Amino acid sequence: MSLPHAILTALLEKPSSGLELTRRFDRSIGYFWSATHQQIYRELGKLEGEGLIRALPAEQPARGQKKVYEVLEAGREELARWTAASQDPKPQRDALLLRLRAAAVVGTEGLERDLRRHRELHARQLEMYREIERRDFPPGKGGAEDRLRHLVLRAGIDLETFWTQWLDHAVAEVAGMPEGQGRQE
Amino acid sequence: MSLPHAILTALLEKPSSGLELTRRFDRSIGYFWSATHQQIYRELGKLEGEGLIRALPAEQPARGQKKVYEVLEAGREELARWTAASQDPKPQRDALLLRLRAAAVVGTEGLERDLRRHRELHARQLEMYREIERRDFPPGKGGAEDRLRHLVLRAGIDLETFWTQWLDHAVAEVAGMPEGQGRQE
DNA sequence: CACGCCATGTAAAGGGTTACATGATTAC
DNA sequence: GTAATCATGTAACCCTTTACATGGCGTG
Repeated sequence: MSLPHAILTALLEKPSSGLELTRRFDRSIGYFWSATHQQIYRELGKLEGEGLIRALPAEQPARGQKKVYEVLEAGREELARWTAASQDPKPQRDALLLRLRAAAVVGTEGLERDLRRHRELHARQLEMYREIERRDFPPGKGGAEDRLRHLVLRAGIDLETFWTQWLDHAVAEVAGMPEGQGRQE
Repeated sequence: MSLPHAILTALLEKPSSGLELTRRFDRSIGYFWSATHQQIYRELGKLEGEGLIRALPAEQPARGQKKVYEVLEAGREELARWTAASQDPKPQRDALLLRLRAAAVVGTEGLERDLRRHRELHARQLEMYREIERRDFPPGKGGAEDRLRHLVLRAGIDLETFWTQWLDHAVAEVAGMPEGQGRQE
């Protein structure tokens, strides 16, 4: 139930076309709310139909022509309402933790390689976040908007830091285990 | 694509009926892979059709009668295959981070209350994990299975610790902000 | 003019969520 | 015996994912 609000936020930050939104979802906003271009186009159509956004007037609104959207006042109000509303946290789903739990039953064979790979992926993401922090949030601070965005980025940095460290422990644990944890036939 | 493997893991740990599985998904395994009873019943039917599990013979397998499932050898092999297979991490989705990003555009009014609420929910979950740790993983350690399960629990503890701390920062940040961050009409 | 890319879309399949339905067992 | 609870299941809807389709634009 949050994709439309992610799009409204992105469009308020800067009016964009569907493909431009898709690219931005591959970067900043997508780091905590990913979406494919099919989702985005469908949702743009819905939002326009509901009168929350509108397409800026273009010369020839034909297929294959760029369409740039902006947020209408009703859209801004809906986003403010949603932001302030009470929401329960979604139950977590983490396949890697599930795999470790499964490995406790069927054995850890073949698992270490993928744990190391995940560790590197998280380390790379962490480095990317740190670069963004250096670039966009230098010590001399900005306004309230920047402080909030920096807070969100800090969450990303701390989470990736946690995962790289935890995966280090996991690799060490799994590497030190005897083969044949799984039941032998 | 992981619900069947979550169920296989749970059934290997202990053969169970659909409702017993549902209860256990509300506790241990559900902490990182939640599922409702509808999902579980549907998936049990599929797994039985694929020959990965079987219902233990009962007196009268009628509607409303308890049906206990156990994992067959093919099921154990499938779980071992899945556990060892390389898998990409799923892109994250976090509505709370998205809301903070939205608040940077439309203002933080009404947000602090829910931030505090989330902080308490995470603090409570953290306390529950710590209790489980005291109960199930006392300092004198167990075997390899227990070390893996403890590792998974540590991930939960560290993640909840992170969230409570981060939400403390977030509340402090938001509480110190002037009203009317959103555009004034 | 052919090829690759930009940009917008359609279709189908699958998984998750919510609401509802139904038989069996237990407690009063 | 009837109400609550246990236990299993159906159905509809929504969201996400994946694959494919279509038209326009720029370049050699």
